[in-house]
Parts: sequence; C-alpha cells; structure tokens
Amino acid sequence: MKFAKIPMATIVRLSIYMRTLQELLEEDVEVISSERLAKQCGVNPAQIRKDLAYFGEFGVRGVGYRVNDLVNQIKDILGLNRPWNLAMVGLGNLGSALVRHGNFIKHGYVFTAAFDADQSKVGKRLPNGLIINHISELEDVVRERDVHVGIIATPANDAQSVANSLVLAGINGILNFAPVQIQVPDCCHVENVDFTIKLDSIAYHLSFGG
Amino acid sequence: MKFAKIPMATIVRLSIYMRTLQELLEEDVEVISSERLAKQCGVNPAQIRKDLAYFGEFGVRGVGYRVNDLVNQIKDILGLNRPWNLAMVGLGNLGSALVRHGNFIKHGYVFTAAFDADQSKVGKRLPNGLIINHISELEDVVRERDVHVGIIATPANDAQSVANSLVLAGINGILNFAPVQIQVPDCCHVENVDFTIKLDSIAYHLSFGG
DNA sequence: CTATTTATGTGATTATATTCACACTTCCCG
DNA sequence: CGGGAAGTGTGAATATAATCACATAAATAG
Repeated sequence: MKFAKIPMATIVRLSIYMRTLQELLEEDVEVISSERLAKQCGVNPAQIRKDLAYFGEFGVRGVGYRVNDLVNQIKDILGLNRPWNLAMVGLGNLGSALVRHGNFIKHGYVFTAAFDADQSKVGKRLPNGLIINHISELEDVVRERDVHVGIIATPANDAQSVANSLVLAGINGILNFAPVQIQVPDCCHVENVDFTIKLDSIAYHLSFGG
Repeated sequence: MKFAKIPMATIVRLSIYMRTLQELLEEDVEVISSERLAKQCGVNPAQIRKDLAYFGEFGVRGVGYRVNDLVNQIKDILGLNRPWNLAMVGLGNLGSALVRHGNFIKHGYVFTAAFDADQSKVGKRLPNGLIINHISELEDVVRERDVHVGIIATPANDAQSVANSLVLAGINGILNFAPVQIQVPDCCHVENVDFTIKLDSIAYHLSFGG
C-alpha cells in the first residue's frame, strides 16, 4: 500500500477527509469535488489531490470523487477495514470517561482490556461489560486478548513504567494521555494527546494575536 | 514579543520544552545544554536553539541554559505568566472528567464557568465548587466571569452552535473535543483534540510499518 | 460530432522547516 | 594567564511540504 515516503501530515489529513466524507454520506451526497471537500476541511484543494495521489487515483476527471468509494479507499489506506483492540491503562476520571466514550467504537476501535493499579478498582465492571484487571496482570492479559494499542491515562509519574510493560507485552502502538514524553523503542509508535499544550498554543495566540 | 513569523510547530515545541524543564527543576537541575534537553524532548539540539532564537538569546555560550530562567522566559513568550479562565461546555463523561482533571490548574488554567444543555444538570455543583449553568445563559455568564477560552465537549452535532455562541460572547480561543471541524471567524483560534484521529495514525503505522 | 465546462492528476515552483557547521563566548585547569 | 573543552547563536545548506498551473479526461449541450 505504501509507495513512497508519506508525510505524517498527509496521514492525519486523510483521517480528517474521511470524517468529513462520512458526514457527507449521511447527508446523501454521492459525489464531491476536491474544491468543496477542501473548503469543508479547511485545506487547499490541491493538497487533497496530492495527498490521495501518494496512494493512487481515486477520482474521475471532470466529475469528482464518489463519496462512498473514497471513504472505503481511505480506510484501506489507513488500515481501518478491520477492528482494532484497545487496552485502557488507568481508570481515573479521564480513563473512565474515555472507555465510556462512544467515538472509539464508532470508528472500529474496541476496548478488550482495562487495567488499574488501585486494588479497590480491580474486578469492577465497566459499562461496556469489561472487568478491570490489576496492572500486574497487564502482560498476560494483553497477549490473551490480542490487544493492539495501549492507551495510557495514568498519572504522569506512572506513564513510563506502563509504557515499558506495554512494550514488553508486544504492543507496538500507544496513545498517551499522560503529560510526559515517554521513551519507547523504535518498533513502537506513540501518539500523544496533551490538551494543556493545545491550551498553551491558544494562550499564545490570544496574547500576541498570531 | 513576536519578532517574525513564528512557525506554529515552534510554539508547540516551546510548550514541550517548558514541561521538560519544569520536571528538571523538580529534580534540582540548574543548568542544561540544548543537547541534553533535546534528547529528553526527542528533537534535534539545533532545533531548540533556533526555536528560542526567534525570541531572543536565553542561553550562555559554553554553559547552557539556566533551567529556572528559561521556564520563565518561555512562559513570557507564550503568554503564560498570568491566569487564563476557561469555560467548559458539555458536562457529559468527558467534560466532567476534564473539569476534575488536575492538569489544567497545574498550568495556570482555571475553570470559571460550566454549561450544559440538560436542565437536570443545571444547578449541580462540580468538585471545584463551580455550579453548572444552562447553555442558554452562556453569553451572559461568559462575559460576567471574564472567560478567555471555551472548551467544547458536547456531542458532535452541537459543537458548531456552541462555537457560534462562544464567538458571539467575545471568545477568541476554543479547544474543541468534538470530532467535527468547526467553522469560526478569523479572530477566533481553534485547537482540536481528536483522539480517534491519533488512533488512525497508529493504525496506519501498525498496518504498514511506517 | 464538436465545443464547452468541469474537475482530476501531476510536474514545476514556491514556501517553509530542519539540520549542519562553524565562529564565538565562557569556563576550567594547570 | 593561556590553552583546551564545552556549548550557544546563526548563516548557509538541505530537506520537506504546500501551492500553482496546466495538460488531460469525462460529461453535457447544441
């Protein structure tokens, strides 16, 4: 599927295009031009065409893109035409809220394990039926339940050791909500979600009108 | 403070440097080189020096950077040497968890208002003492309490209308957790936090080894 | 069947961002 | 006080990404 060195920014934009296309699909839009899609996504039309061109030809000249087809083609590109199993580590306020959050399942991500260090939480049943395991069981449970991606929602201090365990358990993808830069081997891909950093950007813009 | 066109990526990295420096400060590290800081942040040392060079000279040749000073200088650069008032809109699972989350206050962000469309939630008191207002009161309350940044944690369908209200209320900065691209006038700066997009990137990497 | 319109795909161009490499400054040790 | 080591600041070089602009393909109308 991958023909050249693809910019990371392209991958992120493909997700955004896909989300917008899925909305369009619900509004029964069958065909869309790069120009209209670009406007809705807030990017340049040529950007969309270039991004797609990395992976093939998906449109029809003089016509545009068939919305339904393009959604599926982007899913193929990103590897989303299959389920992905998630493990939540850390069931405090944030972790618990995320497990309950409908967006994951909507996009094909399924929680198949949940861990916490707090013994009083172990054994409790989450709304989706999942039972919380103790963090010490992480490695075994992750293997048993074929977890693909670990989500870290622990306090900052625990994030690195959790990451280490996940890597040991064979996990190659981590979504990290803890506000620290975790170190992992190259085989493991980490994405960080740090909202205070986003707030800092907003603060900068508000302060200096950027 | 702003001397040239600053790359957005630089601003984001400055936040990351600051986080790392704050950790170093807690470990009583007084001085650090761009090389060591770069390693901890996962970037190139020249990158750090160049990022800082946009705003002045903060280091000492042959020595490095005084950690404490640099933290404060980055805070000045980003506009963080003052409190910022936040309003949470949408107190479902995610919104509630975020209001409880300690990271905001730790970095100088204070919730001064909270809104929900659900009448049964209106009047309830949050752990930080804040009382939930009905969304219809948004414009008045935002002005009264001098809110600077609005956080949208509503369902996707409501996000745009909330954004419109925030803009009408004079808000110029929005942190959007809803998985839609909201449209706002140029005066308003939006940052999106969309974790399913991050998961898509992970899925791509796991699928195609990028 | 031809002319016109629409809109993709892409080479060329421009803009932006990162990294290199070295002059220059400070510190330290003898 | 002088020489080496450490480490910043920055112009130049490189790498990367975004945009333009146009050849090309499909659709439609006359």
